[in-house]
Amino acid sequence: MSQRPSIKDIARIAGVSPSTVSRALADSSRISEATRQRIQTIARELAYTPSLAARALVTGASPIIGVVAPSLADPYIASVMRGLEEASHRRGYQRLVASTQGDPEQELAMVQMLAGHNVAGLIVLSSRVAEGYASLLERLSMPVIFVNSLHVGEQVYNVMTDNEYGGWLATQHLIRQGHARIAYLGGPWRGRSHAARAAGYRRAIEEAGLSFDPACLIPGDGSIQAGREALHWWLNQPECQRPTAIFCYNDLSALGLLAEAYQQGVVIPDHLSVVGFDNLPMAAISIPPLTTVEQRTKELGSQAIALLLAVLEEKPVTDVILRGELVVRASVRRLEE
Amino acid sequence: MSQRPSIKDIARIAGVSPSTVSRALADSSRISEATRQRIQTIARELAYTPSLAARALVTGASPIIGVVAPSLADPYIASVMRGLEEASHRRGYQRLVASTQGDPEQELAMVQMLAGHNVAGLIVLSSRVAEGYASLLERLSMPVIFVNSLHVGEQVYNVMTDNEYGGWLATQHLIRQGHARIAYLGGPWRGRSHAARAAGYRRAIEEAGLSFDPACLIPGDGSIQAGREALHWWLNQPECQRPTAIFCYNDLSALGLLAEAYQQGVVIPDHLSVVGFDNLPMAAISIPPLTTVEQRTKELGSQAIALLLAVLEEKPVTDVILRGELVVRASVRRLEE
DNA sequence: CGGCGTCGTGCAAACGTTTGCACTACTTTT
DNA sequence: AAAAGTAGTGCAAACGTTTGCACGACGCCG
Repeated sequence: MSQRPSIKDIARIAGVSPSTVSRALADSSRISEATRQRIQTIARELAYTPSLAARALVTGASPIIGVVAPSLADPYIASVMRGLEEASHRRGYQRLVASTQGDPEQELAMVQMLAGHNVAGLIVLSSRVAEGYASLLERLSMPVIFVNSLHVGEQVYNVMTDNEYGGWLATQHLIRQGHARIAYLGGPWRGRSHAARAAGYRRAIEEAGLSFDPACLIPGDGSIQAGREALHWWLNQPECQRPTAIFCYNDLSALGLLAEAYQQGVVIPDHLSVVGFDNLPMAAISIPPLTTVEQRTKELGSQAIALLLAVLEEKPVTDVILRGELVVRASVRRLEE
Repeated sequence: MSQRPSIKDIARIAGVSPSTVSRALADSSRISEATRQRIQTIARELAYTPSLAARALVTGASPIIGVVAPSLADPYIASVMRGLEEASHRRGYQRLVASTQGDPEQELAMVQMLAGHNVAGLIVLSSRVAEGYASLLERLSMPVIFVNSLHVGEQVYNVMTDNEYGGWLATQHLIRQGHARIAYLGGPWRGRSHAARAAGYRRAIEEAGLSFDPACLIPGDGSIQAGREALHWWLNQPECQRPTAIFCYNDLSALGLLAEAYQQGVVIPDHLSVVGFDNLPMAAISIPPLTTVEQRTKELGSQAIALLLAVLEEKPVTDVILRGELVVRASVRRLEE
């Protein structure tokens, strides 16, 4: 009796057929109240839990949403996850989470695997796959929501932050504070977010009549370490052409930059102004507190769920684009004319 | 033809029976090389992906490990997840992750749900359930690994940090640096880690011949906010009995304390020394860099996987206890006699 | 009293796999 | 040349559900 009890065990004890048990447990109509009570009592006593595998097999869909993310250790991802968690739990869905360590091949493999589970739909965070998705997505026969990537296809939808706008917002703020030479510390080059933020940065510069200088583009990958290295890049610039401000792809690298600046005796914001992107919880407690562009991460997650569920219910839907505001703290200095 | 292809479709095209297809794809023996090739080619062309639900149903187990965590937004959890990810991926297992928002009832519900998926086993992080688990675990008929909790039972195992030792290590370090009045900022009162760290703290104090004062126990919950509040607690203490150091349940609250101290003009470590616990990536880049007790989080995760897989292979196993070292940075001041 | 709903229940098929067993057609051994 | 083995394949059952359909009993209406 070590095996988990099945619907048949209950049927045998109650002296009814398995189908009756199934219906009684589903609170379906057309079952007498007495039978329903009796069966539910027995089920409870046996600590019966339905085999979701079997249910998925016969119904052809399970109340599970597949989630693919490059990593679970990234606080930005963690925050989106939080939104996913809350929204999906509220709607009675569970999540099957797979992480890809940022590897496009693994991403494709994971998507395939999740499809094998008959999940109701897929949510893919920060996709790193540039091409070759189309044919796979086509065969999937299930809706896919991309968060902060941009893919198109039959049953493909997108939820994204307006990264171009965010990049523009950050840079424009720096310009208004009197900065004229501003560097951009980049993110993972494969990701679309990076390109969009860079584009916004460039637009702000050109709109202000300043000259865009490719030498002010610092390569990075969004890590703490990248921020540290960016500070050394800055220190190595000849004094005359040193930027007075750096806009960072994300808070994580901005925080790394802050830390290294402290160690090297560079005072933020007196010697150098810094703006981040994401508004992580950590950005509020750095020293100095970090001025950053909010990314409505939790909302990104909950919107993705909402969008997916709407698709499943065959409601009309459109892609979602979220704009975050600038959060002004203390890492930017106002420059005198 | 929008449905995903099944093994039967392949069989029809290849002109063989479904069982032959199954065997050919499983690379099983006793299939002629020619047939195998032919079938595998067809499968590739159809972009066939097996229904894992069906497979789980018939084999009675799936290559999925259920993971239950209080939250995915906590960086400590994220780091353990990282260890789980890497180790399980290496061994060909996927993970079904459910989060409970720290609610014991949800924890029980999630465990039941995951069991319904025929997962191979369960890993539960930082369980918040105090009692009532035993009977559930008994019926589960699958192994369960608890990480940083402590439960006992038939198929129940534990992987944990030696929290008592860690608490002792941190406190003893402070004492050696000349501190005589040391406070402890606590964690979630339900969790075992908190109790163990507090016990280590107390042991170090008593071993040093200092007096243990319950008034030095600051209630908290491991959040950033708790750290901020702890600083105000400290400010409100009458000068004569103000602790010269605070040992925090975790880095997160220590970082909150640091941030609030900066805002209130309290200089760390000159006015107050701080020690954390976890050695998060963030602890290395705070200002000042945080002295903390390392928690080998990734290893916690990989050991949990290793332990679970060993149980599944019916190898003999024992619980795992990991000790982290003290990471000395700059948040503790040496007191003159 | 015959016809007709309605209510509660059971039968059986289906979902997509895996796997023990049986079967055929060879090949090898005695 | 008969017996025995082997390689390759198919049949059918099983896993635990859900669900369309059929069936019997009962009450109601005409």
